[in-house]
Amino acid sequence: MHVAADAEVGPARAPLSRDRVLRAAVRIADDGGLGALTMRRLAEDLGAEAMSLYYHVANKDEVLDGIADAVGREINEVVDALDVPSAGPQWKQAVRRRILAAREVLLRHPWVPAVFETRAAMSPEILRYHDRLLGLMRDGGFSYDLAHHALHALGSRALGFSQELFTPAAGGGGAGDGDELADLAERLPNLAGLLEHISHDDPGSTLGWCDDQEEFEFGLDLLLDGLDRLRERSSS
Amino acid sequence: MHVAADAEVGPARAPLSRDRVLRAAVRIADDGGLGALTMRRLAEDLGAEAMSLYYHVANKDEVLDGIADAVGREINEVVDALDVPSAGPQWKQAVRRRILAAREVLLRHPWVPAVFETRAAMSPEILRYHDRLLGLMRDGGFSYDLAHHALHALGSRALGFSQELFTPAAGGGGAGDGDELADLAERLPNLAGLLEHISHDDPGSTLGWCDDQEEFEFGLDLLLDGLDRLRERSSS
DNA sequence: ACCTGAACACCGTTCAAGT
DNA sequence: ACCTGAACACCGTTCAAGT
Repeated sequence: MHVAADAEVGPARAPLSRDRVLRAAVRIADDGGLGALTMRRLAEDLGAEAMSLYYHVANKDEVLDGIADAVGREINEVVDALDVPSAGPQWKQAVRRRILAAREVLLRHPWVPAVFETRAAMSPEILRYHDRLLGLMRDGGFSYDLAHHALHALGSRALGFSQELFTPAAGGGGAGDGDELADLAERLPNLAGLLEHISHDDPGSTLGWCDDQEEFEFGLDLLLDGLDRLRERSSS
Repeated sequence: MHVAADAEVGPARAPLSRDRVLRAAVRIADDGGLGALTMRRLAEDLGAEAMSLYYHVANKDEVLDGIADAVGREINEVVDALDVPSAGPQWKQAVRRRILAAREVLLRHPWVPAVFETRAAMSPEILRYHDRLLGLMRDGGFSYDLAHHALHALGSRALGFSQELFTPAAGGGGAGDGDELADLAERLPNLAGLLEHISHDDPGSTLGWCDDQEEFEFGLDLLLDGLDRLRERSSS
């Protein structure tokens, strides 16, 4: 069928390198999720044996650190090109735009939150990202204390994501009808009321149930507005 | 040395059950973290073979679902005993107390956030927790729309945790002195300034760097205060 | 310097077999 | 009904050996 020539002619294969390994790792995670990222699969994609990887990276942990940093670099490239005025009251728009731009990068790499949650603190690129964010707040007149609190309050939202912990659609059980729905309304009266209200209000939204982007921005603005109020109060 | 009698006399061993399996799983995670929780280790702790577990649970995924639900039950037992007035403006204190009580349970099970982030939405107990939280907001006069937004805005904070994504102490490199510190101050001027300010202000805090409980409450109150303002505005 | 084969110590899980 | 032994298909990783 196909001519399997690649393995036998030409310059055999581009030599491995730490950079090529990490680039392949990002691609695998993008395509198949974090579960697809194994040392053996990684080597296969590079046309090498799993053991060859260990010449370029110490272990899998270093691969995960590496791809976290790689996405951090991608984020910084995007947000550093933004150049929004940040003096005084403009800090809020500057921070908002920066965070939403970072979020757009994350949406291309849905596996990133899981990796960031365990090792983002170690990444030089993520540290750089937070440093610049802190700079915008300082431009806006934040004291170090308030800026420090602000970073903690934002948490992962500063990087553009929030765990979608609450997805009620999954809780109903799916298949259950009739009796089961009545039982649910009794056990979870408030959630049932919410569900009824939402599906009545906007039947089309039942599928996704919640507009994630809208909810993300609601929570972000709630925090930014609250921080802005504290900033004004402290600088008066 | 020791008399190894347990295996040979008495009622041999308590029979396995789904409940005993889950209880042992929680204990293992509490003691050794989520990484220590393997089917083989779980069986060993119960004095059985790994394969015996599959008679009581379908697979490891069900074990993880089960321990998430078990902690959810533990949380509900604590918060249901609270009984704080929640009518009108009192909703905020009621929600606040409830969330901080949930947090106390989580502090006893540090592995829980990692499990919740992947499967809390499926847990009947966690659903029940959110239903009651939603009920408090309804008592306070929240519309379903605002309450819905509020749950998303709180995210995992509703359950008492926030990812500690930003731990600058890890980023410095630890060992580096002199030149490396100067280099860091140049690359991360704002974080360096923050670090200097904090360690000057309160030298004792350098060890833990941030008071997690204090930061958690700051972020929580920022959200609750903002939500309360929206509630007042909408109900006027 | 760069890559590999064979091997080790782990996983979760299946399945036929025991009591 | 409840439990188990042997075995399978995976992991990450080491180490001596190849070019």
